[in-house]
Parts: sequence; C-alpha cells; structure tokens
Amino acid sequence: MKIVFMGTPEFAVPSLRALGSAGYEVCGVFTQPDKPKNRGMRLQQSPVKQLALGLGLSVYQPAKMRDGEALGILQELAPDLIVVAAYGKILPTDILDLPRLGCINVHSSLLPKYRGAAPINWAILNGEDETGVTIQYMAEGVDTGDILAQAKTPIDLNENAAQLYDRLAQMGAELLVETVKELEAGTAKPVPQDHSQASHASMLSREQSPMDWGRTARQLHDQVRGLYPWPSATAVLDGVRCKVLRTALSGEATNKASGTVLQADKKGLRVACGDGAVLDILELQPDGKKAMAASAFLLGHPIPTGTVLTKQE
RNA sequence: CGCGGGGUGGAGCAGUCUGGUAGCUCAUCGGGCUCAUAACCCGAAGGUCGUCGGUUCAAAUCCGGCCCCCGCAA
Repeated sequence: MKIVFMGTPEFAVPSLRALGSAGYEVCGVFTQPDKPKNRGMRLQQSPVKQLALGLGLSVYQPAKMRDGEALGILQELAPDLIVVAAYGKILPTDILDLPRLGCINVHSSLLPKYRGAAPINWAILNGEDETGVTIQYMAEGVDTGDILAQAKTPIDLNENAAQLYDRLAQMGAELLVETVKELEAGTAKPVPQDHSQASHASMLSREQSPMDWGRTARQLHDQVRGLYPWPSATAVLDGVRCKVLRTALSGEATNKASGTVLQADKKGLRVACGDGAVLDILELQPDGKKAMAASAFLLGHPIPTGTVLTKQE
C-alpha cells in the first residue's frame, strides 16, 4: 500500500516514523516550506522534513494546495491513502477525493471537542482531566470528518502542554498504524461526529500570557501549564518580565488580596489568588535569562512579603 | 547582516557610565546556641570578572575581534 504523508511539526514525527516501521511504503512526504525562523532569521526545515530526508523519502513543499501543482504531484504519486498529521494546510476536495482509501488525519483531541489549531493546550487551559487522540476521515470542514478510532488518556494535574504533546504524538502514531491496518483489511467502521458537542480550539497568542491574579489558583495553574512552552504564562516580578514555567497548587488558603506575595524566600514564592487559594511559583525565566528556580531568582531580586502583583499591561 | 538583554566564587544579582584593595543574598565547610531544627549567632574556604588582543603606571570597568546563553519578532 502506497501512502503519502503530510505533516510539519514534532507532533507528526512519531506518526511518520511508525508508518515506516510498520512496513508501509511512504511514497512521498508533504511538509510546510522552509521558513526563516528564530534569531538571525535562518531558514529552518520542519521536523517532519528532517526525518523524511533521514529516511530517504521524497519531500514536497508546495506553497499552496489549491493551484493544481500539489494535485499534479499527488496524481503522479498515486497513493492509496493520504495521512495528515498537523500539516498546517487545508486540503481542497480534489485532493481529498484522490486516494482510493481516502484521507485520514491524526488529531490530538477527543473529537468533536477541540477542533482546530491548539487542542492540546486548550484541553489543559480549560482544566480538562481527560483528553486523547482521534483518527478521522478528512472532510471539507476542518476536523468534522467521521471518526475511525479514538484513544483516551487522563491529564495529570501537573502535566504541562509539552509533556502531553509528546504523549499524544506517541498515542496518535500507535492508533494511526492500527487504523491503517483496519482500512487495509476493510474492517474500519467510521462513525459520524456528534456535531452538537463540537468545540473549537483557536490558535494561541501571546496576549494570553499575562497572569491575572484575580483568577483562581487552579485557573492560573492551568494557564501556566497549558501555555508551556509557548507562549508561556508571564508575570512581572521586581520589575522584570518573567515567563512562569512551573507552578503548584499549595492547597493553602488566605484572606489576603489577590496578587499579594505571601512568601518570597529560599523556601518558595507563594502568591494569593482570586479565590483565596495560594499558588506556588516553582520555576520561571526572566527576560534574557535562562530558566531558574523561583528561589534562585529571589536571591538577586528580593521581593518583600506583602507586595501586590498586578497583571502585566 | 531583523530588534534587544546577558556571560563576575556552586546559584541568583550589584559593581562597568565617573579605571585604582571583588561586594550582596543563598548554598558549602567549621564552631556555637537549642530538647531540637531546614531557625538563629560566630568564623572559614571558594573568583584566570566568557575569550583573545589593544590603550594605561594601573582594566571587571575604556577600545577592537571572537565564542556562548537568552527574550522579541517571524
């Protein structure tokens, strides 16, 4: 069976690797064009491209999917199946209709919940205690296709988006291979989504970063781990803008105003939140510096107890 | 050449503008206090100030090259 794989970021890497390991013939890999990224604006290859080149696979990086060029390439490759995992482009129907077995997608949520760009982060941001991966047929509407398979997993209270991302990427890869086998055997049973239960996970933005101490400790904790590692939750401490990388729910209660620093010494940095619960800031990263323990930051930036933190403007 | 911050004992910072005995908080080690302590008191060890070169009587500090780390933007 010939498969064309489409994917771009790290999330897609385990899936591509798994297809190869399972013995499928990946006759072509589509990924986003190299783009100037990072300091110095150097051209950067996507993680999927790097793996594909390492495996000796043919790589295609069309700028558009709708100008016929991509369709032409695909007609020549003549895949039986197209597998998409976080490709970052929307496929037109003429491509969706091309492969004999259709186009399937690895999505990192329990569809129909969290359709869209950042399902992993939003599951954590919303305080979900469970999420998963879905293998779906691709339909015209983004993430609206019939479901071929799903796998659930609990979200640990202290798990951040990066950790969950890695786990779901792995789960997605395993579920993908199982599903492809079923498609091949003709035993797959697609189930339509319950569209009334759909929700949307929009793209993340840096505007979500500033921590509002009027929110509950749990909400802030979820913000910190849900936005990790990018764009990260941020707070201004001793006049320095810091990414807040890791927090813990102390379980303590206080009657101090939200944003009040209750403790700031070598034992910890604790802040009163809107619901009277206390958030423990464990690890942060000041602008221009490396990540460090909150206690280390305090050695060079003493913060008097009773200081009231305000939301960064 | 996209914009910017930074490299000072193990950690986080000050000192650099206005060259001249390397400072603070914490950690470490020793001693003391205490029923006891991660608390407190006393003392000690530990630094080629990223690197190479230049200016100077004298450079962490001024000038130039290089290396490394990080934030933003994309």
